[in-house]
Formats: sequence, structure tokens, C-alpha cells
Amino acid sequence: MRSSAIESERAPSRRERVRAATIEEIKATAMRMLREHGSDLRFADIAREMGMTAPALYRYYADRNELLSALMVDGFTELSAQLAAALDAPDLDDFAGRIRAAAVSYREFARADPARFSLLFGLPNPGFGSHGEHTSGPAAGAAMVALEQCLRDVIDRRQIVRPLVRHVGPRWAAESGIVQAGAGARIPADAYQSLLHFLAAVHGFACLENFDHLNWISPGARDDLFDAQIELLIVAVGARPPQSDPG
Amino acid sequence: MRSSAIESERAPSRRERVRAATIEEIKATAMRMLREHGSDLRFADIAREMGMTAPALYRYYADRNELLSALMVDGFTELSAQLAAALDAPDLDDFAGRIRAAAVSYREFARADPARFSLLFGLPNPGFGSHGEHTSGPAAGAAMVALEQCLRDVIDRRQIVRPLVRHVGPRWAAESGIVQAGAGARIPADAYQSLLHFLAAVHGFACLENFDHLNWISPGARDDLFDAQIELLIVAVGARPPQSDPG
DNA sequence: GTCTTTCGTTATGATACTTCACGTTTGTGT
DNA sequence: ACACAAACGTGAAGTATCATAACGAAAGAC
Repeated sequence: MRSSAIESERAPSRRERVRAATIEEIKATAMRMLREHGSDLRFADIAREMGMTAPALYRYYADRNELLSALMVDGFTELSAQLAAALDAPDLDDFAGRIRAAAVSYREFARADPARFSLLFGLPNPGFGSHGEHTSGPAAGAAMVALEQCLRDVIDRRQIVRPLVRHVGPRWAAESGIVQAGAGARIPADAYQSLLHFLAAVHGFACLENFDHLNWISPGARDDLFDAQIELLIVAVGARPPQSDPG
Repeated sequence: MRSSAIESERAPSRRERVRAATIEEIKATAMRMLREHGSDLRFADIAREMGMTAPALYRYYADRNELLSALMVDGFTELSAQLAAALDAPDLDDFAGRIRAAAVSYREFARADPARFSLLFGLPNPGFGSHGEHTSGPAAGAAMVALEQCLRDVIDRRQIVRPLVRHVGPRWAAESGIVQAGAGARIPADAYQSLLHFLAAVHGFACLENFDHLNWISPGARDDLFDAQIELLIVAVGARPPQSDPG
């Protein structure tokens, strides 16, 4: 029973190891090609780069889209890990600092690898309908889990987390509990809502910047703009009272 | 001289008219195909739909990307027009109302035609570098012009427009005037900045929703969430003081 | 030491973009 | 009205890529 029925934790045989390594190499090569040649990923290119021929790749991925899916899963995983790391600040009481770190981390994730960000949040690819479980689950799910974790920490520490605007609609109020049930979190509907505002705002900025819709603003000014937006979001989320900004 | 050197405003000859009509039909058909068959736009499909063959389209567009560019230009134009219309509210003194209308309009633009929104703000297409004048200029430019118009109206009317957070970085402060010079607007740097926060937040929500990253939230709850975000942005932009939301 | 599975290659088919050469239609000038 | 020129559309052809199929080679299992 220890080794047959459940295959989750068997000793990785040699074949499995080399296959896994090949898969990793394929993904790494594919990501590199994406970075270099834009979103038109050619199977032949990947294969040639690896010293193989194109049909060989079909032993590992049934489809071009399947490879892209795998890359997306990896990307979302890394994004959520990076977010979680940013939120897991040395000083857990510094809610504002953690929020700031998360925002910066999200933006940096996009800037460090625009191709990957485009892969995750742009139009996936021809023949890759924007609907389906590929895009959504890992994305919002992982990010939300990390953010929820942060907020729950704050609540546990009895820090005041009172969102600036507590306009909670009835349908959201009803859904908030349901949505959270999966993650095991229990957060006031208004606070949870403000986290999504945070996510939307940061994501929006990252998208605009990544997809080159802010190129009319110099990089330095963009940085300032983003900093200011973070400050606004810190206030909006309730990590700092509005008066703290003198006027 | 009347008909040779400058061709901008000649009487549209018959040929030109029928050609323009054909171009319009091509674009309309292409958009329909985009809506129906996702982002994999086939030239042959468009042609067959129009009772032609594929090579004929090359008389009108040198390239598949050129057609997509044209569709993008149209889309951005329509988006900016829609935004401007929303901001041009019956009651010009109702700044909060105009902001709300703009936000709703932006989201509705996305929801009314997800394919078009994806075309504009997703990765355009393979071989369509995310840099270049295609994406940026019309997009941010047009949206910003409309929003600036709104803010300038408000300022002219001596309405208080004091953004909630006035954390203005030096580089943004320096650039704000430069950027605005083109549009002929003259708006305080912090107010202008808050407009971009508004744009980023609304755009972020629209993107998340359009690209299916919020499908774990029911449509009704999403509406509530968006409403709440609008209220937050109204406060952030300074169209309403924070206290107005009781707590 | 054979036997099976996995892996990679060459060859092949299918599809779509794009160009080319040619005939046809349409508008123009005389 | 008639010849001419430009624009337009079609079928054939070239190229590139995805994807499959059939075959041979290598590696591990018993």
C-alpha cells in the first residue's frame, strides 16, 4: 500500500528525474524565447535551442497551449510566492509597510519579466480563450490567499483595519463569507473588499505600465506616481488614517 | 491647386466612397469574427463572410497586423468618445457623479464587447511588440484628455478638488506640467496624479473582470465591489470628503 | 540477456499567411 | 462612344508552422 495505490510520494525513479529535468528545460527555454521573441512561441525554436527537433516536444506537451498553460501555472505560483514573501515582513505590526511591500513586489514582478507578466495577464494566445480555469484560479486565488493572510495577521494583532470607505453592497456582503470559506479566513466584508480594491489598483497600474500605456510618462515620474498610489491605497485599506498626510 | 497638392478635403469620388465602405465592412466583419472566434482572426474567414477571397483583402490592408491596428485605433477612439460623453454629464457641478459615470462607462465598455477590450488592452498579437505608437498614444492620451477636461471644468467652477492623498514626488511634480502642456490643460500636479490613480484602478478592475480573473465572485457581488471601488475613488479624487461615509 | 517502455528522428499532412500573374470591372479623358 | 488606365478580385503558388505517423535507438525491468 505504501508504494502502489497512491503515487504521490514514490521515490522518483531515474527516468522520472531526467524527464522532469527535460520538462524544466523546456519550460525555461520557452520562457527565454518568450522574453526574446515576443509572444510568438515557435516549437521548432525551442527544440533547436535544446538540440532536439520539434516533434520531440510533443512527448512532453500534447499541445502548444499545454506548454503555455504550464508556464502560466509556474508564473502564478511564483507571483503568489513573491507576494507572500513581501507581505511576510520582518515587522508584522507594520501593516502599512507590508501593504507597500506587496504593491512594490507586484509591480516589480511585472517589470522584472514583462513577457511573463504579459503571458499571465494579457491575451494568452490565439486559440486560448480567455475563459477557463487556466487563468483565473491560480491568479486571483493565490494573490488573495496571500493578501488574506496578511489581513488576518493584522486582525489577530488587534490592529485597526478600518477601510476608508465602508460602502458594502448587499450582494458582496453575502458573498464575502462564502468566498472566504475556502481560504479559511474570516475577515470583515469591508476589509476584504478593500483588499480587492488594492489588488485592482496595483494590477491596473502594472498593466498600464507593462503594456506600454504609460510611455508618455518618464520612468522617474512613473515611480513617483506609483509611490503616491501606494500611499493612497494604504489609506484606503485603513492601514493609516487620512490625516497623516498633511494638507 | 485646388485639387492637386492637398488631398485632405477633396470631394470623395465614387471610387473612394465604395472603397471606404469596403474598408468599413472589412473592419466590421473582422470585429465580428473576433467576437465569435476569439483572437485567432483568419483572413480567409473575413473574406468568405464578405463573399470574397482572402487575397482581395490585401488590397486594403498590407498585413494582418495592419488590420488589427486599424481596429485598435477605432476601439480607442470609441473608448475615448464614450468616456468623454460620460464625463460630459448634464450637471457639470456634480463632480462625483461625473467621475462615477466615467468609471461605469469604462467598465461597460469592457463588458459590452470583451473581444474589443481584449484587443485594446491584451497582448495585441504575436509579432506586435508591446512598444510603439499603436497602443499607447490613443489609449492613455484620449482617456487622459477626457478626464482632464472633466477636472478642468471642476476647477473652473471653483469646486474643491483636493485629492485625498497629496503625496507628490518631485519627478512627477516636474513632469506634470510637461505632460499637460500638450493637452492645453493646467491642473495641479496632485489632482492630475489622482486622475491617473482613478484610471489605473478602474482599468485594473476592468482588466481583472474582462480577463476572467474575478470569476470566483458572482456577477452581483462584482457589481457591488465595483460600486464600492467607485465610492473610494470619488473620495480619493477629492470629489467628496471621506467623512461623508459614516462609520 | 531479452523485452518493454520511453524517447527522438525523419517523413508527411494540414492549415494559414502572403505574393504573383492574370482577367475583369470601373472610372476618365477625348 | 471609345480607348486607356487604374483599381479590384481570383486562382495558383510559395513559405512557414503546427501536429501526426511510422520507424529506429536507447534505457531500464525482469
